[in-house]
Amino acid sequence: MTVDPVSTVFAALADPTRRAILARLAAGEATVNELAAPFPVSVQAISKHLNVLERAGLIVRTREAQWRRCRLEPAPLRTLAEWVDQYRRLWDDRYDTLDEYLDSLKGKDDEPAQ
Amino acid sequence: MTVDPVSTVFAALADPTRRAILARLAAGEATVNELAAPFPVSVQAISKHLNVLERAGLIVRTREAQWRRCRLEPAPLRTLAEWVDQYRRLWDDRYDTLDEYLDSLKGKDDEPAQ
DNA sequence: CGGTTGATAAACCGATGAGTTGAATATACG
DNA sequence: CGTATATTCAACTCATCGGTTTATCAACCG
Repeated sequence: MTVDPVSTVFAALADPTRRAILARLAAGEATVNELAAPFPVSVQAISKHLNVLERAGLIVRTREAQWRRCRLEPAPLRTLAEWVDQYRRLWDDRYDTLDEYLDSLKGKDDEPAQ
Repeated sequence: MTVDPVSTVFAALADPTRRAILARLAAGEATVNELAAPFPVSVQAISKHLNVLERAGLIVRTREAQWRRCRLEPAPLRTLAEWVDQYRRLWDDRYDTLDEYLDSLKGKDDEPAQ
């Protein structure tokens, strides 16, 4: 029942196997078998990971004969970068004026949950 | 058994209540009761969330009489920003040369998991 | 001292997550 | 057609998660 997109993306990235899959896809498209090869788990497990990544919008899959080619979709990562940037002032002295702080928060707030 | 720090931080951020807590702490320190007030769940549940955030290194807690003051610790968020930045070239035309691409990947790779 | 307040611990519950094995589906190939 | 290959579906297991309730610990206050 966790439907909010930000949570879905964070959850998808909370698994090292899935992050490694993304790292692989950053170098170019690949099929399920190709993606599964480096890992010590079954192809089915990788298929499930791909479902998670797809539901998070982080990849798209296209049919091609009996293969499913996977491509990385960077949009959610950009959204994430913006989310993290809300907090940039807290460690980065580039944000040292109130104006910049307020700009950085514009419309990027989290609701009080649920 | 998920011990790698990146996974721990992503998992901690995958919950909207915890992100809202961080958003609140970005505005300044707070006690557990103060943090719990806006939420429709028990103080104990919030206490658990704070444990998760603390284990992820996203907050630190200090004793102060019978209160536990919580403070946001932005270091893991900076790490996260760097992680996401690996992929910036994929959506951001600022990265349009091979040199910049290679720079952006320097030493930030994910291992093939486990 | 006893009571109140702030916070955590412990035990439990239902749901979800990551993995397995085994079967099914779909497409190409001889 | 029949078989091999690529992928997914289904059912199951085990662990973890987010929440609850009840109980405990710690510090202040009258």
